[in-house]
Amino acid sequence: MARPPMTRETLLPLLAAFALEHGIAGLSLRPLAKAAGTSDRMLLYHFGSKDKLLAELLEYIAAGFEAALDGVLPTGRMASRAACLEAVASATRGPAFGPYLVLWWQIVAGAAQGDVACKAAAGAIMDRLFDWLKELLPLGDPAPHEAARHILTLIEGAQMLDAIGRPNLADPALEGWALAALPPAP
Amino acid sequence: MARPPMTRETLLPLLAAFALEHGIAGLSLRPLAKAAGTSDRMLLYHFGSKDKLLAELLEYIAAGFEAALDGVLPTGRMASRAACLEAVASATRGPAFGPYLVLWWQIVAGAAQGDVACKAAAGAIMDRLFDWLKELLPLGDPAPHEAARHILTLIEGAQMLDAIGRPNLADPALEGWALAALPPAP
DNA sequence: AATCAAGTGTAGCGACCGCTACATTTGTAA
DNA sequence: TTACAAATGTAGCGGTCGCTACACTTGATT
Repeated sequence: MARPPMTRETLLPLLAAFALEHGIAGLSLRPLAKAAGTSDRMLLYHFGSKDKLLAELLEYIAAGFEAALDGVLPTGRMASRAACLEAVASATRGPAFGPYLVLWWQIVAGAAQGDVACKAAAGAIMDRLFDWLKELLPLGDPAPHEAARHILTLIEGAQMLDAIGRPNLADPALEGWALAALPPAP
Repeated sequence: MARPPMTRETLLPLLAAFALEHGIAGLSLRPLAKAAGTSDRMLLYHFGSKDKLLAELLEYIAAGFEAALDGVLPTGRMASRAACLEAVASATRGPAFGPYLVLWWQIVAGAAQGDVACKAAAGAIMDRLFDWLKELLPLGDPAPHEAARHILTLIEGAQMLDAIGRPNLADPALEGWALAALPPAP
């Protein structure tokens, strides 16, 4: 079995898989390297330092997160704001998304602590989801920007309440009636 | 300077102060002990193990969090759902609450990873905030339970978007119009 | 006064951490 | 074939980690 070339690019998917399974909070080089079929020595050789590795890994994971959203979100316009909320909520709260969410809250925690790489990754993901929401809203929506913000806020609040084991505190808000009122025109 | 008696109870406030400043993610015993004017040796003596210490500390911090909410939230009934949302949002998003929030997202991350102590602490805090919301809603509210869930979800979503540096993605949802619609009677 | 348990300081164990020095292999260019 | 730079393995450095063995003090009880 000839070993394939080892570069940052071929390494990153393996590292991301490990991070997805074990989180990035207490990540250490030796187990990470073993999971990628190499050594801590080589990880540092290719990435320079643990910090730089973590920054690249986070960027890669953010892209993967966005791709996962891509795969799970519907396409085309929804019939109403409520349908849009329902579609995105059921997609991002489904079990297929679970592995990403443990990592997601670690990234949020890092961002809250001021870590710039975490802030960038989380911001990029939210920006992407926000754009998506706007494209899912009905074409005739009088205030898609505001509606998308509203839906995004609800979904993320619900995600957090899911994460701490209180989904029952969030569910009703995602049942559609919450979106009956139109926001004022911008 | 005679040293005061050292017990779990006298230690916990000092430990909580340190945790509030430095987070609980990478918390290690020696710096924590030094901040409390003692040694790692004594922390383990009083709490048994780092895990047990962390569990007790988390419980204490959750109580402190609830007390902080107590001090910052208004009392009495609000005039409307919108006023209730506005009051709680401005209270919990204000600068006085900042130090708690870094810790909060670390607790959420721990809960998402399955840590039972984090889940218990986060759940208790959210339950408390939920009860508070119900008591702030106007007496005549036709569905206080559902309205409180809705407000709670919005506020927590906004908190997260604040934490990752995207408050602009959340703000409009908290401006009042979102609550114009009444939920159906339960 | 003798005894004994609770409390505390000192010192260090073994494990793991990020990282590096050094030697060696490997692939390519002259 | 030689020369040289990139890639990789081995070994280990200095440091921190949670935790513990051991000795000692202290204060209350008998």
